[in-house]
Amino acid sequence: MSKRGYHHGNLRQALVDAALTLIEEKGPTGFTLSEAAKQAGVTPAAVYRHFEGREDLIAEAARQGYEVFADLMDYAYKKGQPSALASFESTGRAYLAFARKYPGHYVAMFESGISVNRTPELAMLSGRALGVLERAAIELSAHIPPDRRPPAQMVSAHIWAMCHGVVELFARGSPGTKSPFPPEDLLESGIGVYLRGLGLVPPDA
Amino acid sequence: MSKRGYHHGNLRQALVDAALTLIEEKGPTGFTLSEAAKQAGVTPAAVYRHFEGREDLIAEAARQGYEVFADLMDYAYKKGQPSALASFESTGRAYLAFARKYPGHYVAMFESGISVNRTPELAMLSGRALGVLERAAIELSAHIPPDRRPPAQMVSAHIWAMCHGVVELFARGSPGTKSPFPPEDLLESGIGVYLRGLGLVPPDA
DNA sequence: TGTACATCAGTGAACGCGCGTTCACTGATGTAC
DNA sequence: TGTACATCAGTGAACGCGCGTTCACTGATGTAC
Repeated sequence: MSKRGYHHGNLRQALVDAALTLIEEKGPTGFTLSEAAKQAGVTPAAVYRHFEGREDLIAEAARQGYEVFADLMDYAYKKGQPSALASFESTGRAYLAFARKYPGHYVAMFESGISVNRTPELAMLSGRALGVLERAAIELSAHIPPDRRPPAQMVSAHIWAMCHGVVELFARGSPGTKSPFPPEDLLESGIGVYLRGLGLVPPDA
Repeated sequence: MSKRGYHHGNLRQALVDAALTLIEEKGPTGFTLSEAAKQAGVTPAAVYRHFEGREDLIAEAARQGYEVFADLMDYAYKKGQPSALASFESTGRAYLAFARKYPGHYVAMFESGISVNRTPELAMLSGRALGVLERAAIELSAHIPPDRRPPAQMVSAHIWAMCHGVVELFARGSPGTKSPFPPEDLLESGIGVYLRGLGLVPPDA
């Protein structure tokens, strides 16, 4: 798979990788097809051998992200089983870990304006990933005293929001919004307090 | 303050308003100076009578946002006094209310890449707004049993993250991330569970 | 193994476009007398 | 009140730039015989 010569060898993936780096650096709208091509050592026109255009390239980057994301969430969930609580905490951690490890993918997925309904595959993958979180929330709900049990969808929305908020505000080089705490600790403790509020963790644990 | 004639009358503010609308619609990087000028009924060159350039215009939009934001947070805090709990909940609600009512400002402030350290005034206003949240968290901490008391800064970070997450994921027309719950309810209940976890709200309230 | 040929992945030039910014200018407004 | 003039907020043309996209092309690769 040499990179020299007239034919690239694996240009398609090289373009996706370049796009991911650029999206991570400059944001989704700052990303340009021409620059991605340049970074892959190729003329902008060459991109059209592999993608329909700019949007299509971003969508592929997002798709790969959803794929990894769904797998990670699945794995985290299973690792926590059979304990509903462990599964739930584990998926929350996996969310942050994904955002930290694949920031380009994360941005392509959640900030690029690419609709999840662009293709059936995208919709499926996204549904799978978030479905894991929701399933974990449902199982968790079964352990909550009914009188203080919010809808499971709400619980998963709360956790999703907290994860996303921590990522956006504290896990990225956001200007001027540094926190004295590592994002992992922030999320861990935030979810911990939340779960205690649901009556799922002993008050002094 | 007629809009007709050679002289605009209040072009500076008209440009800021146009910028806010465009930023809200197209995101911070999709926003163009030329379009803002056009929307204000004026040549792009006219912008330079009032601003140093594109960045400067965005920064002014953000500045006005921080001003309103800081005032709203202040007001919400005071409204809750002397109860620490009421103040805390009130500022959380004010955060979301601001994001909902001034989406253009919100984006200019938190997603435009404008650094809060761009000018001393920006830094001051931003510090003031977030300082309110932190002060509320500190007062709240005093009512938490010491053995389960996280640092006050952490509490305010948690709430900020949850607010921001709810705004980004559920309060905007994000594609495909609709929730069956109104964002206000989501935030209210999320903060409620969280506060219960801190031991600040009776378990069955 | 060697040659002819089809396929395919790239080139490079060109397009029209909208961008941010500059410049010399001019028309409208406000002020002094 | 009327006139002369300074100030100032706008114009409009021009700039260089990088963008996404198209097109006819060509060089490299793989296959058939």
